Order: sequence, then C-alpha cells, then structure tokens
Amino acid sequence: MDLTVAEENYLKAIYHLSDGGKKSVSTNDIAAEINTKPASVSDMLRKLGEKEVIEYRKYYGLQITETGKRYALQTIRKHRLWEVFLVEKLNFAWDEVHEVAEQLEHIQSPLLIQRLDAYLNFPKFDPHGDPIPDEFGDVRSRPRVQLNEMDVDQTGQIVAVKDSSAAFLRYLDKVGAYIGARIKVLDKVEFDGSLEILVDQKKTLFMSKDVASNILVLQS
Amino acid sequence: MDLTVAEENYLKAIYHLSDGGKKSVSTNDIAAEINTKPASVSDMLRKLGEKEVIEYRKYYGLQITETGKRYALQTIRKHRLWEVFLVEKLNFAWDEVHEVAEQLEHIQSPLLIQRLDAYLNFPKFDPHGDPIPDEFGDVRSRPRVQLNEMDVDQTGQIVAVKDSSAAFLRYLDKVGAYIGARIKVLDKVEFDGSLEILVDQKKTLFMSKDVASNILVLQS
DNA sequence: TTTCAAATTTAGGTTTGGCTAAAAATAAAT
DNA sequence: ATTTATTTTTAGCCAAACCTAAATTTGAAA
Repeated sequence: MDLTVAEENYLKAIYHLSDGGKKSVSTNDIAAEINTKPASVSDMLRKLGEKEVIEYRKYYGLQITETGKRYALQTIRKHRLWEVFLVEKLNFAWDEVHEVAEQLEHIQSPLLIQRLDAYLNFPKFDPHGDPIPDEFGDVRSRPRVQLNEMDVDQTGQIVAVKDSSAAFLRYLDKVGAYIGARIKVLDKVEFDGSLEILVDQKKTLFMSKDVASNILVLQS
Repeated sequence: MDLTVAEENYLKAIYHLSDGGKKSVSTNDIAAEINTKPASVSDMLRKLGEKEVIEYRKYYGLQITETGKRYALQTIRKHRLWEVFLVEKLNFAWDEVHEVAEQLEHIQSPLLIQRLDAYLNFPKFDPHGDPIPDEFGDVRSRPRVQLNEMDVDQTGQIVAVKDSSAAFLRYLDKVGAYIGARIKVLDKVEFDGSLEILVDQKKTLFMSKDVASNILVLQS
C-alpha cells in the first residue's frame, strides 16, 4: 500500500507528538502541528484508520499501529538523511535544511535512499543530533561481516573497508565495487577461499580471499 | 507566480514536443506524452493559457510563451542536474535515473539547485549527453572573472580555482570559501589589492590579491 | 446531576487534476 | 459541396485534501 504525501506528513506528526507511540495525541495538537484545521484532521484520521496505520476511535483518540510506525520512521529516516546530505555535501547551514528536507523526504525510491545512505557513509545522526533510523525503522545497528566470511547465495551491501589505502579504493572502484554496492555471493572456491560476487545484480567479479577480508558487508 | 507539479509537467512536455517552441503541438500528442486523456489536456491548456505560459486558441493549437519557456527550461535544468548527481555521486546507471529525476525536478528551492550545480562542478551535459540549461534558461555560458578583478559591491559565485592543489583547497575550506559559495566584495585595499569578502551573506573574510587571483567567480 | 465550555466530528463547499460520454469544430473524402 | 472521420472541447463526475459553519460528544464545574 502506498501513502500520499499528506498521509505521510500526518503520520510523521502523529509519531512525533506521541513520542513514538507512547503518549496520546489530540486532534487539536495535530492540527496545530501541521497547520490545518481540526475538521481536516478528523477527516484524515478516519482515512488513516481505514488504512490501518492508526487505530482510531472517534472522540476517544488514536494509537499509531506498528505498520504506521514503520511508515513514520521511514519518512523520518529519509528526512534526516537528506539533512545530512544538504549540510555535509551542499554546505547548507544546519538551520536552512528543514524545509528542503521536508520536500525531499517524500521522494519515492528505495534505491535512492540506500545509495544516499551509503554515499553519506551510513550516518547515525542528522545535523541536529537526532538519530537516523535504519532501513528497518530501528536504531539497532546490525552486525557487519567480512565478505570472505559470507556463504554462497547470501546478500548484503558493502558498508566499509578495513584497508582504506588509496590503492585499495582505486582497485575497488576499478572492478566496480564501492561503498553502498549491493552484492551477492555467487560462488566460493574451497581451495583458496576466493569468491565470485554479483554486484548490483549486474556485474560479476572474482576476488581473492585477501581482498574479500578487507570488505565489510551489512547482511540483508 | 508558482506552478503546480502537474503544470510543470505539461509545460515540459509541450516544450519538448514543440522542439523548444518551434513545431506546433496537438492536444492528442500531449495526452500521449504524459499519459492522460485529451479531455484532461484541453482543460489544462485553458489553465496554462490563463497563466500566460502558453498562448492558446481553442481548436487552433498553442504556442509556448517566453515565460513558459523559462519555466520549462528551469524544470529541465533541475531534471538534468539531478541525473548527473544520481549517476556521478550515487552510482546509478544512466538508464535508472529517469523516474527518480522526474520526482526530484519538482523540489522547490533555488538555493538547492545553485548548490547542487556547484557541487557537481557546473556540468554542461547530463549523463545522456543532453545539454543542461543555465539558471537563466540558456546555454550561453557567462564569463568567469578572477576574484581580484572584481569591484567593491559586485556579487557572484565561486565556480572554480586556478590552483587546485590540496593545500589551496584546504585553505579555502578552512576560511569557509568553497566551490559554489555566493560572495560579495565588501572592500578592496588599493595599496596591495587585498580584499574583504562576504561569503554566503554571513562570514566576512580577508584575502590577499594572490589568493584572490586563484579564485574564479561567475558574476551575477 | 445537570449545565456548559472545550474538543471533536459532520455536513456541505472549494480547488486541482483526473475521468467518460457527448457535442462541436475541423479536415478529409467522395 | 456535402458527408464522414478525426480531433478537440464541453459537460458532468470523482477523489484528495483542504475549508467554514453547524452539530455532537465529552468531561469538568456548579
């Protein structure tokens, strides 16, 4: 199911006002937060209830559902990643980023966000110091493994290198592997531990165990 | 006046179909291009006519106005800059960028586009080889001057450096000047040609004529 | 417990951007 | 020149997301 831009904004507001689903939120509070009239909020709450991203009982208030939280966190994640981008790459001041990020957060493209995340080096906090949820909507960071320790058919994303010498990075670049690349282990040679890897579902490449042991992968 | 997303898309389609305002375009062609019904197109053409971005005579066809062209080129500029970003920075393949750029092109923020342009080093072509219009909507590239040759009160944007040694770039970074910064000459010392510069309407900084002569500015 | 003020919802209206079906204008063919 | 086919426009509807004004519900105070 897909949410409209307005629905995303409501969910985000509800998530924030309820402090992540803890506190209860009033129609008036939501109206104030997103600058609309309470009547419009009532209308939207009914719709959000039908889509089951909140549990809504007229006059009695609402509760954000697990599904709803996922959507809200996804939007927050995108917002904060864009903020990092604007500040670190485009030299925006920390206080100039909000309204632009407010627009950028609604761009639909999971690939874009994955790549942006990688490009920014998987930041954990935005320029205001707020934590950036991971792609599953939580802050728990999953373990990274060395590429040479993965098994055939396992997939993941290159997130870091152990040896960050220019020579090694140039080599990775040349063969088409880079921070953020999605990879899959196609084959593993028992004899010397060398690997055949599929990069971004397109290129295949071979690498020695030595090289693989310098590549850190976030498994998926 | 501000255009809606739909209006921007229509204008872009009209601009493309008319080959920049040369050929005439039919209602049916537009409908086919943007995947709507001719009836919806008629409706929109009336609105675009009222907003004077096209000249529209029922049944007789339409002509994009100069204002309309400006808007169309602005959207095309944004689209192509984002394509460069996606390919060069986020490792998108040249054929994966279109639909994402189609969304990104509607983000409203002149500052964002200025900074993005600078960040990408003022590319003249997108990954498909199509030219990127400048911020005034044309391809004519304006002359760059050395910062030391500018007069007091003149403004512009840093677009390049002559000496691109790491040391010089580090220096620029340290003092808060960078490719893409908007600057204004506040004062010029006759005696030695040194300058006082306002960067991004915030920081002021002093620099020798020697340093200034290595900074290229696009005047505005 | 009844009353009343605040919060919330409903009813009905607007704009934007679509749609279908029907009408009107233009262009092509006999 | 008249009929026919094509293109384009109008008329009338729909959904999303807002609005105002009028009900309704809740809960706090008398």
